[in-house]
Amino acid sequence: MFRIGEFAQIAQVSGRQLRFYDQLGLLRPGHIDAQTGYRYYSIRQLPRLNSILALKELGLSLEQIGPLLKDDISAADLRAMLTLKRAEVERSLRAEEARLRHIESRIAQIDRHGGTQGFDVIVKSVEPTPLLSLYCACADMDEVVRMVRLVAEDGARQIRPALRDKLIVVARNDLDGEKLELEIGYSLTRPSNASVRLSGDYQLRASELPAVEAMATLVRPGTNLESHTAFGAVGTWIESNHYEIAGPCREVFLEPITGPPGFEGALVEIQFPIRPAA
Amino acid sequence: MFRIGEFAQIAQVSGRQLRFYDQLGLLRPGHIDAQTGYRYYSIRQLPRLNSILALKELGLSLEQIGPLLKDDISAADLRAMLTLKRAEVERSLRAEEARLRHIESRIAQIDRHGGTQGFDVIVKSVEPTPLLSLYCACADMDEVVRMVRLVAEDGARQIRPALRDKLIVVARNDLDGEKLELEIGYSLTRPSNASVRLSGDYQLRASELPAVEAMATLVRPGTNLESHTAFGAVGTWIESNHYEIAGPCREVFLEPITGPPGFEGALVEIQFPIRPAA
DNA sequence: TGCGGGTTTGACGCAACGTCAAAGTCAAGC
DNA sequence: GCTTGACTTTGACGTTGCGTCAAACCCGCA
Repeated sequence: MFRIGEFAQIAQVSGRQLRFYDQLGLLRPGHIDAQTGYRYYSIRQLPRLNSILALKELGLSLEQIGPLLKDDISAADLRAMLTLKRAEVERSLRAEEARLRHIESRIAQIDRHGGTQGFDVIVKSVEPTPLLSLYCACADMDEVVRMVRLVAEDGARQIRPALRDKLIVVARNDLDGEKLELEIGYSLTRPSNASVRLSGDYQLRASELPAVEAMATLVRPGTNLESHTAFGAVGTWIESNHYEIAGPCREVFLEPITGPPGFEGALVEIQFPIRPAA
Repeated sequence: MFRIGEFAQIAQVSGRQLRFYDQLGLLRPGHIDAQTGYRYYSIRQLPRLNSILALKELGLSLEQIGPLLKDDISAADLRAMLTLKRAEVERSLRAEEARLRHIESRIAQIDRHGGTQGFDVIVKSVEPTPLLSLYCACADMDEVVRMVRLVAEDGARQIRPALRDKLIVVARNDLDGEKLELEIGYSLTRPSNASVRLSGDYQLRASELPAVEAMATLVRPGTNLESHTAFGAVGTWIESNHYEIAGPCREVFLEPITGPPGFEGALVEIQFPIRPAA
């Protein structure tokens, strides 16, 4: 029989660990001195301790290990546990790989761009959203700006504040098309069939933006100058993290557009639906 | 300004999380009502929150993220942090891969062998050990058993109990040689130059077993019958976990050999020095 | 009979929140 | 104006597997 320190040294664990396992009932000392409370371990208990350590190395929790130590029918149980664990480890393995890619792309971005631009891409999901919108094909950016402003202002006037939510622009074409095909409108706080007539014979119609499970999103200040850079940032992020674009891009105006044209204060969230690249 | 719940919903985090970040000083609400203590967040704070979340996804701790959020010179700092993190993630990635292999080999072992044999291989390190030993080449297992018993009994008689530690057998040849070249002796609790004369003109000489950083070890009951199985278990474990054997194998008798020949009560630890396979 | 090193119980700490509980607040409907 | 239900506040405890410390006790050796 060894005292706790000797046994700990033999098994290369800490005394605290042995006391903890005793407390959990995983490994009771072979004998405890009734007078002093000293724990005494027999070398015969080493295999059991080794079983615990081996299972722990496989990633099982102490709570899971307990039942497996019984001599009973634990073979099938153990197999089941391990199969579960395998799936879990595979998942976390992939997560770690993704993290590594994220880190590397971030480092590369710093090296390329000199410093961090404050472009923080994060992945989120979005719910289906009722929408009052206008479809239009614009020839150039000036026209886009005019149309957005028209929808923004007339919509703000004509849709009740309680119903109206945020201004959203959806890019309906691939980004490299000749014309810019856009859907411009307001998201609503609840479904509605109202339609809104704007000045200049345009009209907002009700529809619904579908839910998206994974969106790469980026919040940028709304000055048009940085628009390109921001889009580029999301693009390279998506690429270097092994995703691909899975649907039309959205721009969500997080604040109502209030200032004069060219106003710098706007805050826009760019959203790209993504999925893991094939 | 949004109340905590709305802001949480927008950013897809929990209210608890926002409160926690407030408490840490990572993200203070834009305004706190002095009367009620209600936190109010501006949409302008979303980019900062996104920065936090993005860095958190890279695996940084909240404590590490704090200083990086200052607008100062954090570009180089961030790069340094990320480089550190990358190394760490690479390490943990390899660890996870190893764990996955361990699990799979364990499952395979169960499937092959019907059930768990209680063979739990664990990796440990050993210190350099002073040794009083005898080198001998044996023709067959019978001779091995005789020699081991001779050393065990004469050693037990002639080496002071305070100095004598455990009986150890080191396999000096590759396991497939014709003769079995062994070193048989007692480990000592402290270095000594004593030499011990045994019956039959044999003699134990002082030497030292070198330290080994990584040993694959397995404790088995000392019956010779299971010896083969145990060795096989360690072998396949080493192989399927992408290690290779890096030195002579040792057998450590954890208990003094007391019983008659063939005594079943002994407890032996098999030790194989290992290194990651090239 | 010291004394130095081991041992006991008990408690707190960690990381990043989740999950209550009790009490106070807000906004909407009547 | 009042009620009600949804929301928010602070505070506390739980999670996992021990590390670390403190105060008191114990062992074996000289």
